[in-house]
Amino acid sequence: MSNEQFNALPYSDPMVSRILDAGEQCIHRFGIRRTSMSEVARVGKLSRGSIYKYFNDKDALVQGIIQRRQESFLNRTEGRLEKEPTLVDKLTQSVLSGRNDMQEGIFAALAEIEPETVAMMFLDRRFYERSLSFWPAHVRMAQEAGEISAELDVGIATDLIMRLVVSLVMFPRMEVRLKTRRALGDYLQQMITQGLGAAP
Amino acid sequence: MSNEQFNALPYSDPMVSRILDAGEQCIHRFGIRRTSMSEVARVGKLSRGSIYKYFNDKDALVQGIIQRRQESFLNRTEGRLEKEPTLVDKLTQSVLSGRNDMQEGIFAALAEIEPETVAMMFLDRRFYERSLSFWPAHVRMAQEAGEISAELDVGIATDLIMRLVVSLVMFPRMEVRLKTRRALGDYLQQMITQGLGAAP
DNA sequence: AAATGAACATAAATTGATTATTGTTCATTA
DNA sequence: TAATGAACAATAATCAATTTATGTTCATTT
Repeated sequence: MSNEQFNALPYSDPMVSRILDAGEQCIHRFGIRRTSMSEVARVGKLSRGSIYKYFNDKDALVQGIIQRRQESFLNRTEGRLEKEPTLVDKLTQSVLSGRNDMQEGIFAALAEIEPETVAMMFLDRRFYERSLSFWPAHVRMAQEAGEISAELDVGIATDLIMRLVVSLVMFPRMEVRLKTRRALGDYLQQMITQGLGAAP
Repeated sequence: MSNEQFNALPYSDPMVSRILDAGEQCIHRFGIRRTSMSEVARVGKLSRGSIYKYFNDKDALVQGIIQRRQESFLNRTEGRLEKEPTLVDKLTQSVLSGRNDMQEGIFAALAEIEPETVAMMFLDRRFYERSLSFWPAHVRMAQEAGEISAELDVGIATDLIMRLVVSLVMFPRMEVRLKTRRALGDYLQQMITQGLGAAP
């Protein structure tokens, strides 16, 4: 009842972590539909009542698990991006990381058990809204480094980047194979710096 | 049993058209799950046996209906593109047409009744494979007109175009609103001719 | 204070018997 | 000769009865 909606989940609270851990483990093994709150409580060795103290309903718990996975992904990716010198390198690395995360862990498991659920998730705006704040900082860095146009609106640039990254993660192959880091990097280099326009 | 797989459906055959018409009408009204082959036969005023002569199973019929819709879309769009002078104009028009088709007719109806089915369809490679042959010709025209780089591989250019068009149809709003023809056109102008690179 | 677990009404999933649909065949029809 | 419709076994959808899960409350425990 007395329950704030978490904008960012309080992972510091060990109770929250235990619930999310248990929930993720259950979903990983049985899928969302066949996971009950009682099962989550049993696995997490806590009471069903406690879960409802921290998450308003089952859907909030599921969203929380997905949100934590996404934030974990963004943090891990952010870490890896520090090594990457250019925006294009960052994008390349992000696409590879994204593909990797989709092929293992909870998303891969869900895709096997409940593909429609994963499909719906991919088309859910909230899924992308959580990632949108990730790129503007990198866009500005690239602008300051002279890598991309300094005139271009950051929002517009972020938009293209999100579209490309999402598309390249969702569809590793559209018309051409962009499987290797090299092929992906060359592709992104072209599209980010020149689009389909001529070289200078 | 003796049944060739249609690569392109023989729409000239009036029996095929009648089956597809009836099937589309049923799916439009009741969704895929609640449409039976008997109902299609009743609506099309033909026998159930005939349907199975032309379509191996229910899934083949459904695929046929979707395929015809897509081909109809591509043909209508192809017609409209003749008026458009540049590749960017063509893309803009295609995105608008795509959004329009998704908001009315069978796809909109299905999205209401069976959203997971539509979501699954959007993630199905076959759905895009049917559209991939559409763009190379336009890419070459743009190259000959000097609008985009003549050096660039047609497949690579087609890939970006497909990714952008698909993304812009699926997500009318990612980080920025690209609702009006003007906004969409400016966006595509930038991304196609320069990417995020500086103006020359 | 925070977590617990029992109790509760409501909503959803499960079960098993029943009915409808699918996919196939083939003799009949137009 | 192409379309038909009846017949068929095998699947899959449906329905009502039952079981399980959800979401809430609250007195008790730690």
